[in-house]
Amino acid sequence: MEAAFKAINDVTRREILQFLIQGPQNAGQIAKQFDMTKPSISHHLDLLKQAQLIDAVKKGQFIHYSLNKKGFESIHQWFQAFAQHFEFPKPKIRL
Amino acid sequence: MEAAFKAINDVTRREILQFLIQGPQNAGQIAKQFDMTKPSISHHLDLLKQAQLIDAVKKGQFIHYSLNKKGFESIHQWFQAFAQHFEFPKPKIRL
DNA sequence: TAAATATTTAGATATTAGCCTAATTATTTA
DNA sequence: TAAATAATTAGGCTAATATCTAAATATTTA
Repeated sequence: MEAAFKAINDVTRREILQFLIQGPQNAGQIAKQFDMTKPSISHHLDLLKQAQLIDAVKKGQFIHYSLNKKGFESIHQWFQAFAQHFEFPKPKIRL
Repeated sequence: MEAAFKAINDVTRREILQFLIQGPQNAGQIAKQFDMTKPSISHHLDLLKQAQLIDAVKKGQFIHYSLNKKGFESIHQWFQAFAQHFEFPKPKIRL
C-alpha cells in the first residue's frame, strides 16, 4: 500500500497509468508520450511495477506494460473508510 | 489534486486522517497520538489542509481539525477512471 | 556473427521532504 | 498584566526523489 501511494504521487506516473487505460503498451511507446529520457521513464515504470499498479511481460526484445488491478485495489481499500464516512453518492441503479 | 496525492503519501498524515474519522480533534490531541514533536505534526496538518483533506477552525486558543470532503472527492474522481476500467464489484443493492 | 534496436542499470546532481530545536504569536487565567 | 497554555513559524540537517548521461544487457536482423 505504501508503494502505491508513493507511485501515484508523481504526475508522470499518473499520466502513464492514464495512458495505459487504452491498452498495453511497450516501454518505447510509453516513453514517446513524454518529454523525458527513456531511462527516466524506465525508472517510473519500475516504481509503478513495485506498487503492482502495472504488470510487465517481456515479448522478445519488447516489454509490454499493462494496468494491474492489485495496486488499485489496495488504494481502493484504503479509500473505503473515508468513502463510508462521507457516504459518497452511488448510482441508485446497478450499471 | 496534486496536493492531495502529496498529502496522502506519508504514513503519519494517513494516520492523522484515520484518527479524524472518529471526529474533530484539536492539534494537541492529534499530536498526543504520535511519537513526534508538535511542530512536525503542525507541518503535517498544514499539508493536509492545503490538500483540503482537513478543515481547521479556531476556537479560542485551540484549533479544531476535521475531515474535509473536498480533498477526498478529488482523489475519488481520479480513481473513477480506473475503477471503471476494472469494474470493481459494487453491491447489487443500494445500502 | 556483427550491427541495430529495445530497454534497463549505474552513477551523479539538484531539488524536495520530513524531522528536530528554538523562537514567535495568540489566548486564557491567576 | 504577568505567567501559562496552545499552536505555529523559522532555520538547519539528513534522507529521499526525479532527472540526466553513459554504459550494459538482451534480442533481432542483415
